[in-house]
Amino acid sequence: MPAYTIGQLARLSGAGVETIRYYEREGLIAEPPRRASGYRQYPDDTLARLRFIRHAKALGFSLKDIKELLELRVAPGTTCADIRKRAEAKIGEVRAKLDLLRQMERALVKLTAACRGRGPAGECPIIDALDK
Amino acid sequence: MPAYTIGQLARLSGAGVETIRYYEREGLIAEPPRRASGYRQYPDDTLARLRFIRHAKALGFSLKDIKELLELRVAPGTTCADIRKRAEAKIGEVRAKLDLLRQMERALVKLTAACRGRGPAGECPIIDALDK
DNA sequence: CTTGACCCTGTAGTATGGTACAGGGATTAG
DNA sequence: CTAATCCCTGTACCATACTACAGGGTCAAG
Repeated sequence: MPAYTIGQLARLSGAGVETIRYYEREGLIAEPPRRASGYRQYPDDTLARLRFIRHAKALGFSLKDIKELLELRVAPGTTCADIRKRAEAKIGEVRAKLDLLRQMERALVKLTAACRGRGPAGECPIIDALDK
Repeated sequence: MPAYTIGQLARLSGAGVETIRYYEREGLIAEPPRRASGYRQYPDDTLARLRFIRHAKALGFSLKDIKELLELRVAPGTTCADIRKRAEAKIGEVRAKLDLLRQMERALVKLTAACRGRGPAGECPIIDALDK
């Protein structure tokens, strides 16, 4: 099980060193053990967590949202019903985003199809498919 | 064809009055015609545009991204190839987001399933399914 | 014809999510 | 053993996307 310095973790995850320390301050990643010198020593699963944060951010989740997602786990101290309730709420959010993205995809595909047809087609802003 | 004041548009779209003026300054919505008094008079399609902006923001697009999306249209003055290229790039972005969201959905569903099973299951952070 | 809700411009302040030093100690390649 | 490169804390600054006035004009109900 490899352990990383903050710099190695930064290179592997694509985040900056300062960003990783920022996430620690914000409670998104646990405070890692330190060497005698004070250097942080990260267990390798921190890498997966950093990648998860990057992905979730790209999907429009705030760091606060992401913290909530990361805290969703089946732990002995929490009631199962509570976790299920929160997970189901998150699934609802995710599915709403999926719906919107699928509408956007359809609109964009329609746009390229109109373009490929090379007809005049006039204006075709993609909002047509997303005005709800 | 109804026309709205900025306040009506704000109530209907869920955006604030100041936000709408901000979007105008940033070029996300066109400068509307004015009454003699200087009041903005919005055509009703501005409502669809504001809703599109809200949706796109929820999906992790920046205002800059959204401006690019809104400028994608089949217009006589632009080359078809150029529009297709930009639309296809946006489709790529959208599909990448769709993939990530589907992975996240699967992980969350798995989490609730483990929960429903009511077994001990130990820790089950959703990052397990998203470490890529 | 006034009073309260609305709108105008302009500027300044806020929250989020970083990013960049400064000043100083630790590590490692040669 | 020393120079380059890393890491530490702490503070300050930055971009994005709003949000909140201030100071003043407009509109519409009673």
